[in-house]
This record gives sequence, C-alpha cells and structure tokens, in this order.
Amino acid sequence: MSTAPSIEPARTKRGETSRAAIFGAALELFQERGYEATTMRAIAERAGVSLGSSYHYFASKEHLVLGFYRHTHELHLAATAPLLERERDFAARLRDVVRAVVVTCEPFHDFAGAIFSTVANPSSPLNPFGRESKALRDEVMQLYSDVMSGSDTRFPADIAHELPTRLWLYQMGILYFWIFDRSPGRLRTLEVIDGTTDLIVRLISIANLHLLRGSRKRILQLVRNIAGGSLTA
Amino acid sequence: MSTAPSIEPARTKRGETSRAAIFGAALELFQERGYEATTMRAIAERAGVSLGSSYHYFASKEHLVLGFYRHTHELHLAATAPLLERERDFAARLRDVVRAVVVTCEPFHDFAGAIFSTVANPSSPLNPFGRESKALRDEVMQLYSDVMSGSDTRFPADIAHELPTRLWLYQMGILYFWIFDRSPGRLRTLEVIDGTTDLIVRLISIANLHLLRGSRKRILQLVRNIAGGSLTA
DNA sequence: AGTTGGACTTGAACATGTTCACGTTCACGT
DNA sequence: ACGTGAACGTGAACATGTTCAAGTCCAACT
Repeated sequence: MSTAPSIEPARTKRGETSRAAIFGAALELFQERGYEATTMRAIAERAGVSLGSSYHYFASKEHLVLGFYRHTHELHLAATAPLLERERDFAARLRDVVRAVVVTCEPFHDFAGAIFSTVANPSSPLNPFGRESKALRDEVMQLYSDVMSGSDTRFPADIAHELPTRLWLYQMGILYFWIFDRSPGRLRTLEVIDGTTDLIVRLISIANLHLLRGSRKRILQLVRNIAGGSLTA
Repeated sequence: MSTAPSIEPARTKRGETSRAAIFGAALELFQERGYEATTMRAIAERAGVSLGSSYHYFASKEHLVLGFYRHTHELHLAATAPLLERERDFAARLRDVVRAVVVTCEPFHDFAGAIFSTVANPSSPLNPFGRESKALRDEVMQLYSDVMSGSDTRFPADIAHELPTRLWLYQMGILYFWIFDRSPGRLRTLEVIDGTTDLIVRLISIANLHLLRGSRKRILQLVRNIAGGSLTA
C-alpha cells in the first residue's frame, strides 16, 4: 500500500546535481516562457542532461509543477516567518498570511493558470486533494495551524482541529480567484482577502460566543461535508 | 472586436452531416473511453471523415468539450422543465434544479474530471469565465432566472439582478465538488446541495427581512467582488 | 455549358510528451 | 584487481494534437 514514488529522489551526489539542474532549468524556463511553451527538450538542454534523464527524476512534466508548488510554499514560509514572530492578533495573522500568498506568487501569475489547469485534473494523483500532493498539503495546513496557535485567541476543540484543513481549502480558493484576477495591482484579490478573512474571523467569534447553537451544528456539519470528504489519506 | 468563431458552423447540408457525425462520434467515444483515451483520429474514423476534417468544424479537441457541455445543459433543461412547471416554492425549485444537475451528469462522472481540467485553464477562451463559453453561461443563468421568477417568492431588485450569476457560479462549485465525490450514490454531493441551497435561501430571507442591514451591505459587496469580476463581456 | 469562388476534404508533415532498450559509471564486496 | 548490481544517462522511436498545402465538390453566376 506504499505510494509509488513518481518523483524519484536522487540517491547519489551526481544524481542530486542532475536533479537540481533539471528542476532549476524548469523553474527558469517556466518563468521565461510559461508552462506550455516550455518543452521537456528545452529543460533537458538547459540542464545539460538528456531528455530521458529528466524522466528519471520527474515522472512527467506535471511532476515538475509539484516541485514548483513546493518552491512557492517555501517562499511563502520565508515571507511570513517574521510576521508570525511579531503579530499576535489572529485576524491580522490570518489576513497577512493570506495576503503574502498572492504577493509571493505574483511573479508567476502569467502561467499560474496553465499550471493550475494541469494539476486540477481529479484523475491525476497530483491534484490538490490527491496522494502525491499530500506532503505539501500537510505543510500548508501546518502553517495555518501555526497561525492559530501563535495567536492570542483560544479556539474550541472542534474548530481548532478542523480549521487548518478549511483554511488550506480557503487558500486554494483565493489562489483560484487570483488566477483570474486581472485588476491592476491585483487589488480585487486583496479586497476579497480582507473581506473573507474578516468574515471568517467573525463566524468563529459567533461560534465562540455560543450564539446560534442550533445553526452552528448544522453549518459545521455542512462545512465538514464540503471540505472533509475528498482528501486522500 | 467580433469574436473569432473557433467552432465553425456548417454552411452546407453536407457540412451539417459531417459536423453532426464528428460531434456524435466524439460524444460516444468520450463516454466509452474517457477524454484522454479518445484520440482525434479515432473520432474522425468513427465519424467517417478524415482527421483534417474534424479541425474544419472544431478548432481543437477542447472545443468538442464545449459541445459536450451544451449537450448536458440541454439534458438538464429537459429534466427540469416539468418540475419548474409544477413547483412554486423557491427553495424546492432551487434544490431540485441543482440536484438535477448532478443526476443529469452522472453518466459522465468518470471523465468529467479530465474534461474539467482541460477547460479550467484561464488562458483558454474556453474556460468557464471566458468568451467562447459566454453563450452557454448565459443560458444557464437564464435557467436560474426562471427558477426565481417562476417561484412565489419576491426578491429585492439588487438580489434579483445579481443572483442568477451567483447561482451559476454556485452550480459550478457544486459540479467541482461532485467531480471529486466518490461516495456511494454520490450521496455526499446531494447532502451538500441540500445544505447549501437551504443556506442560500435562509441568507436571502435574512436580506429580505431587512435584518443586519449593516452587514448586508458589506457582504453583498464582498459577493459582488468575488463573483462579479472575472466574467468576459 | 463553362467559370468561379468558397465550402469541404484529405493525408502527410510537424511538435512534443513519453517510453524503452541499451550503454555507462561507480561504490562495494570478494 | 575484479565482478556485480543499482543508479544514472542516452537518444531513437512512438503516440497524438495540430497545421497546412493541395485537391474535390457544388451552387450560383455569366
């Protein structure tokens, strides 16, 4: 039942060099020409390896995208670290972390759409809910877990347990909106972030205040249905 | 500024025959083998035309998908017509129309994911928000407009004007959820539909009751931001 | 009847993601 | 030193979406 490792790790120093060269070349070319215009042959050529060698490390062109996702996530982590060190207000932490997502990804906006569509295929194990992206997904959820636990807000147990998953999903939604956003300075996305994070914080407050207990149960179950069902493992 | 017609209409009786044969063959093969496993050569062969001829009518394999979308929409219309004739309660109309979407699309569930991902590319004019899908999008919105206007509920002007767009977006969301739903009988999707349509109806009621006027304005603006920005034309 | 222009048709050619059978390198045990 | 096997590397070959220059058909006009 172990997962087939479609992204082969390098097991040699030489191998690690090749792997890094291929991934670096892909990263450069994706930015220079976009996803579709970048051919595997061009990647191999710039990396200084043969076409076949690329497939030794990355099972497909899509698998290179997963590496790209990880790359942006690490940028995102680096960008938010000082903020999470300093700020204690939950609303501010959440809002600024989500803002940082779109700021971090901004250089890739032009081809983010192409990347999204290749990875959105539910039949691919690379899709956001799928097996091969689980590790990265867990890391993103961990970030939002830190957003919560590092704040001065206390959360009820059920919400504390489930919110990171929902916030990961929420971040995906924001990214999807951002992909389509053509407003100058991506202002519209930033507005939506402010509005939705504010809404989220308010809804959590209402839950905390033990108001609307009846509705709360129903709505929580609905959210559970929506966000909880599709994850692999 | 006129749109380039990437799906060529037939201008001859003979042409119309070919066009229908190609589309019919594509529809059959998509169902038999899925989207990716269906080659343009296989479509042309079953349709009894040459490979090149297919491209005379459909600019790309993706454009055949747009036709497929239209096909399912017409199935959906046919399935909901008697219901909309009879039922007058808005909540019931909305819920059953959305339920009918997933019931209608059920035979295509296996390859709906592949189709979705090819059409989700924001840089493609075929994406749900894009130019080439506008006609179909308008028809779906018209359906939801009928769901509203045929009911015994009266809507405030601003909501009456904007709700069809939001319900179209909502239907897209439900379909996306349905694509990933592997529960038996697609029960989870049906539950989500019941829960969300109920929620929508309640929110509208609250708006109608002139409660929460302050929040209403802010939330409406938020929804406007989210749902209103990306549509082409 | 003859001409013409455009719709329609064709299949070869092309580009590119992917596979594969085979060659090379190298650390390690003997 | 030598053999071994796994990791790594290679490029030709394949499948398939797409393009294109050229051919065929047909209705309308002269």
